[in-house]
Amino acid sequence: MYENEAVRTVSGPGDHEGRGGHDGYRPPIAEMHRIARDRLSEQDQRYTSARRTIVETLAGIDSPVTLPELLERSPGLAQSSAYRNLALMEQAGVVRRLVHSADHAHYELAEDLTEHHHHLICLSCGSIRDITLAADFERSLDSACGELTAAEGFDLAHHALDLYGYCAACGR
Amino acid sequence: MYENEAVRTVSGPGDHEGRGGHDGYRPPIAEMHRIARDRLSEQDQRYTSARRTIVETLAGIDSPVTLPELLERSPGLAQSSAYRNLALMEQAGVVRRLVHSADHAHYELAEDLTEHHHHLICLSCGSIRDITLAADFERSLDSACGELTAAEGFDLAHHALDLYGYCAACGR
DNA sequence: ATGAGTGCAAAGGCTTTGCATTAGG
DNA sequence: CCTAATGCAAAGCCTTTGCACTCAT
Repeated sequence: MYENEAVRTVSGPGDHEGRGGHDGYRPPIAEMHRIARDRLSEQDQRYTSARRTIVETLAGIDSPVTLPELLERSPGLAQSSAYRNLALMEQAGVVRRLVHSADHAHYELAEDLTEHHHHLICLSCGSIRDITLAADFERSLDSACGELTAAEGFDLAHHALDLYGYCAACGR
Repeated sequence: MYENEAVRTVSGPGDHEGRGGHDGYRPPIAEMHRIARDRLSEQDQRYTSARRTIVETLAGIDSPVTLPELLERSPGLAQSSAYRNLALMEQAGVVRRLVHSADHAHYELAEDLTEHHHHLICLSCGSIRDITLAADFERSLDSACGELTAAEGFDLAHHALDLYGYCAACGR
């Protein structure tokens, strides 16, 4: 259907944008497309061009984006298709939707297409940036959460650590 | 700013409701009202009966509530007044609003009227419950966040740790 | 050909706002 | 009395949905 496997092996550990944020590795884009296609096909969904466009756009940015931002960067993508496909891909485990305020939600690729991370959320402009914890601290966080929830009869799926404050651009 | 140090001993470990959740202490309700009034008056806002009702209701529950739930438990409170006063009290630092899904937001008393805590969020029914981390772990979490954000030029205000999974009622 | 996917426009649903009325100082 | 607060209803805004068209299989 589309054979870009061979093509973009280029984008290694370095960032697409260089705007900082991720310290870790992202799989090459071709790998992301492959995973996305697989997850969708598990749910008997096709990997259409609109869906590929969305994955492409999300992969090209290292921060979660709002729908208007997504549309801006995805020429030819209709709003309703974006919403529909984002919902569908969220259910398929390709996309994650973040809701932190009453206005626009933010969308990013699912963690296992990128890497487990947390978020810096600016109280002034609402922008969100990814951040990664030291692996050992992440481990102890994880086990602390596990113990705590087990004791409460809560079946823990995952955690999210959000850091609120003022981004460099907003000063303080 | 306000000297509740001495008071705090009153409402022992026992809860107002007994519905579990909080392990820590909550100031007595009168103290909460006093703090709420002070914070509002700092912003030249009155502590009206609608506002007192809201604080009263939030103090009587140990989990964040949605607006419909708040209205149910607050006889005579109009929807628009609730929204208006919640927004106003949020700005005054009396109330915190939690947005975790596209439907209803959740509201709770600000942390310094209760206690620093985190949230168990059910992926099935959307309910939210409070949970408290061990003090020493909380401290190391705090310092880890501080170091990380400082390095990023981010001015950290506070953190939120959300644990997603399935609550006891929803089984799994 | 046949069903999924798309795009436009309209509808939904939570939240906010306008405006007349009421309460508080 | 005069300003702030309230309540009802209408408007806003993000998101979802209906429906006809297109595209891929």
